[in-house]
Amino acid sequence: MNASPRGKVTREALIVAATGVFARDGFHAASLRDIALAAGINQALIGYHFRNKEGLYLAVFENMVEQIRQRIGPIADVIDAALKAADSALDREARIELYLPPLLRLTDGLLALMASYESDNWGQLILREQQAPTVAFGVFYDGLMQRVVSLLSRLVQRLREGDTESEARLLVATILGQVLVFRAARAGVLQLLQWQRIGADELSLIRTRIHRNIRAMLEIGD
Amino acid sequence: MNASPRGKVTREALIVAATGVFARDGFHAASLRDIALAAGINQALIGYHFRNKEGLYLAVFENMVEQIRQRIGPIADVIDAALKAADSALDREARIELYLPPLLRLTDGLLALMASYESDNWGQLILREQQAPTVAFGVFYDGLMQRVVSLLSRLVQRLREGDTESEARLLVATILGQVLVFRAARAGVLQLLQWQRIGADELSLIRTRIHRNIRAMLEIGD
DNA sequence: GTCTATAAAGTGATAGAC
DNA sequence: GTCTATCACTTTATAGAC
Repeated sequence: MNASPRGKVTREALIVAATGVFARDGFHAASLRDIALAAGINQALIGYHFRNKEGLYLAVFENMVEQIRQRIGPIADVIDAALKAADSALDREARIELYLPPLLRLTDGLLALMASYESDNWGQLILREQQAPTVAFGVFYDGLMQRVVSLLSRLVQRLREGDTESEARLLVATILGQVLVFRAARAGVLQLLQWQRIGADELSLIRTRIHRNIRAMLEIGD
Repeated sequence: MNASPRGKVTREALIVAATGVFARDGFHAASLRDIALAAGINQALIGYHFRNKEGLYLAVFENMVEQIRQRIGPIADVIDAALKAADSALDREARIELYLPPLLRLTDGLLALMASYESDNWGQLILREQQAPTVAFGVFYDGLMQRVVSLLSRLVQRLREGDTESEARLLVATILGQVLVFRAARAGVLQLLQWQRIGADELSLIRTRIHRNIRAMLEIGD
């Protein structure tokens, strides 16, 4: 790490630029020349600060995970609290009232994250890693996704008492799929729905649809 | 059809090898040397048969679309027939009996396609194009996906009379998401469910879950 | 910490012999 | 149709001056 502010500025500029270029081109096609140029930083400094291309790539993921954590952290903390205040004596209606809203809030957060134009880069980076995991996938999954799916699974289990943990987790996978599709198959979805982009209006339609789907999948009436 | 079978063999060997290498490395990172080596074909012949790297890439997509069409074609034809035998006078129960089985058959087919280890390469190629569409995306969407989503949308509309076409299409998107997640987020799903692979047993569990979800989303009881 | 300059290896494409 | 050989260019990484 570099304590001096000069090096820190350089590091951060490189990470920001690299996030965009790696997302756009993928690890291999991305060029360190491009990244250095986009950052306005001399190319040789990449070697100095990150050792090599892979070191820079990992730094991009660590930075991304940290930023996403800051976004969904508050929601996750609320859910943790709700889960800790657990009470198996609750009747079905009370459980729904307690656990469903935070579950929907979490999926809303993920959806907003996936659909937002702002986080385009992150989505691209993560999806590439899902397809062909490198060491960077561990940075993402262990540092972030593990907690999200754990929270979702526990919420689903509370909402569906009969389910085993693996049943609940399978249901979580399909719930996540409904959110994921708007990022992973974005080009196809836009074509299918005849949308130009996923803006606020479109996001609202999607959110409503997903809420209904989740309620239906959890066998909860309106 | 080719008078000289020699060139045809070369073409096909190159397409098979290129499918694997493009899927593994992506368009940019894939090397024509690698492809030629994997095919056991001289590198210069790529230029002769496909003009350049992009020509080979497009040939890979055309070949892929053709093969997938052959797989889902029969199911699609059955659905077309069912839709043509349309009758608005049918009551709800009869519509469910007529339209739900083919819908589930189609999603089952897509799921099997997405989960199969065999079609690993296709999934990778398509997902990459979804994220950063090139002209190859059109080959895939227009040649294949358009028909699938059209069939699904029409089935959903018949099963949910009140829906507008865009409502039905949005529902189709979320249905496809539940299938897609097992390919697009495969690494994460395996981790989440503590599976080593998606084999026949796992596929069966997924299929059951998705059937239940779809029935719930369509507001159809068991 | 930052720069210039360059080494070493890889890339896609193609000319020309057979 | 297929091959060898090679060109023109780009890539990452790094040595060495400041």
